[in-house]
Amino acid sequence: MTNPLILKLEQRDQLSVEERRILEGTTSRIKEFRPNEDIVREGETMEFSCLLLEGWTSRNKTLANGRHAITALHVMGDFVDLHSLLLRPMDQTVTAITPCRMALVPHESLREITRHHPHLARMLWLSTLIDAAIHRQWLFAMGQLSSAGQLAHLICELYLRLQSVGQARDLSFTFPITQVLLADVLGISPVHVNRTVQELRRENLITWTGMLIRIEDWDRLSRSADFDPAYLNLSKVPR
Amino acid sequence: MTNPLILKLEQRDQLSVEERRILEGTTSRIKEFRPNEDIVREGETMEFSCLLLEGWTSRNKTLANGRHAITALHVMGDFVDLHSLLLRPMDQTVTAITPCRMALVPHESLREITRHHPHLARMLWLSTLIDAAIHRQWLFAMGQLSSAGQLAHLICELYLRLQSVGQARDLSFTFPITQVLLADVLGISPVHVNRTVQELRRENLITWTGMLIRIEDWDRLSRSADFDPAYLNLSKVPR
DNA sequence: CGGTGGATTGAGTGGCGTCAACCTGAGTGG
DNA sequence: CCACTCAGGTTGACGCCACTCAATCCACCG
Repeated sequence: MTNPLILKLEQRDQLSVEERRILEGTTSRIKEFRPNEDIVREGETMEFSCLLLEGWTSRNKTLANGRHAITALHVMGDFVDLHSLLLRPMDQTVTAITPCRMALVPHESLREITRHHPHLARMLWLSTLIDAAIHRQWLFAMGQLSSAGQLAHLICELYLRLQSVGQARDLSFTFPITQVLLADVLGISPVHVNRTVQELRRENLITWTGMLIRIEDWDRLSRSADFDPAYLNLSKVPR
Repeated sequence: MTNPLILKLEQRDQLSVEERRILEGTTSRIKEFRPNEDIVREGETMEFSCLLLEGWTSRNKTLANGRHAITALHVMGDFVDLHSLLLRPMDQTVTAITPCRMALVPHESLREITRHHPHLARMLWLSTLIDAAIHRQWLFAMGQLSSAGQLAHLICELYLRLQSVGQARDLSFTFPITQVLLADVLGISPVHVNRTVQELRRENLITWTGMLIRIEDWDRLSRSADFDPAYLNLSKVPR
């Protein structure tokens, strides 16, 4: 089974045999995490970065008053704290949502890549730039869309991200997130999440039973969220 | 007068003489923009990136229904679309708020830097990572803070960012943003922006007359916003 | 001196928050 | 095999924050 980071990057640009070999080589140290376990904590200074091989994680921040914010969701193939290579200390906590398998990649290996493999280094940079583009899109959605639009936007995005690493097809995917967590993602109350989900169901845009989400009408769903996948940079061009 | 990008990067790590020379060399082509003029538009593919030498810009996105979102504010020293080196096409539009002076840096020069100057390349990467950290912080603020907290957070952040490039001191700075634009930043209505500003004034946290904002009580202001400057990475460490 | 952009204020409304109860299915232990 | 627990989802009642619509005020400027 091929490394999901390679899968993810090769969606965006061709990797050479050597580049693939280097990436494989850096992902030898593996660690497992249980649901709800912190992978890295705000304030820590890291000596390695964590590549998510399997499972879902959230990037989150807890307030003094106990409220939580989730500022990112990560899936297979995401380098959940690649930025800790240059940013110190960690600005936010990363927590396992499901059981997770992570590769711990030493910063020294990454620094080696920036020294000797400029194209591969640009691809790693790219991966953090896509994260940033997703953040911007969430900011747009949070500020300007209705809660239903915001949820629709999230569902469209996650479907494409999962599809690009072979984790979704036929307009449906496994979504292991409770409505309480979703509230922290969308910045609304858990009760209102429930009503928002029902709104999308009532409009026959999605079905969501157990952990399975199925998009019933991609066109109307994406239109309702002003969703344009361009920001995900899912095309293979020289970078 | 020294290049504000050098100023900004040297807050975070030492640059060598050669690195400074290279940066100076890439910023020779200058272009001016008038207020409200688009600098780069969503959907365009760039051959150069724009370094903001003077003025303020917004990164923004307009919806089908005419609503606007502002996902970032940029000031002197910010590379407003450095990510266009690797992301194609531009995901959002960048617009001048005040008169702006920009250096247009060819992507080929930047790619050269990634090939032959790994440390400088990491510093450019760092600058996009700080942008991303700011996005995450805005997401947190937008989702979990009251509108007053959110505004307080923005004011704290901008003060430190401006101070780090010599554009603010003594807890006050020039803020050339109308309440209507601020509404697009905060994701609330212009009327509510006004009431939120008055709330901060009533609490004697800030004064804001004309384009001048003065922070009257940094401690209470930052506490009211759960503001922790760590995410701005304003300390000089090897990167 | 009227026009214009921006700030301010008031009135009425609705989306979303809180609180609280209730339902369901899965897991556990007697 | 059933009572119990618990997490997660669902629903209703009620209130407030923030929205919209509108009018007014002010400073600046051609």
